[in-house]
Amino acid sequence: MDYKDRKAMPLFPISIVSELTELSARQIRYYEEKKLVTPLRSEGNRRLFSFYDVDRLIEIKRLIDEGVNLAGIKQVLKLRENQVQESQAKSQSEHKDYKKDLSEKELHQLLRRELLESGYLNKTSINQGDLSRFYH
DNA sequence: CTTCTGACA
DNA sequence: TGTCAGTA
Repeated sequence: MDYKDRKAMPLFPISIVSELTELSARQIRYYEEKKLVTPLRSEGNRRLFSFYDVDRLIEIKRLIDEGVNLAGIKQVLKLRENQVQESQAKSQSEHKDYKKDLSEKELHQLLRRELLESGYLNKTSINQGDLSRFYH
């Protein structure tokens, strides 16, 4: 029948997504190539983006504007997914506190650790802006 | 007419 | 990244 998640339903072509995200089609295709987003394809091989994809791209757009490079964005996106998983697991099992939710402090610590692991603080420095807000 | 991939600057 | 080519 209909899709598992309405937000994962393949709906819009790249032109619409481009307007919604204020990203050029070129950029969107490039980010897909870098696996930051994975839109489905129509029978004619046309990309079909879901609300979920659009949200991700808007998030990417925001980070790009802040001067974060792709390596850094991948880290942030990875965290965002962890948050989604956390909230899903949370609503599914309202049991004990096995799947505890992350506090803001824990979230920042996790992000800082991931960023450091990816070696983002090397000489190249993935960000030109303020990622400092993430590791208060 | 819109999108796609590959390629060049 | 923008843009152009040649398709589907």
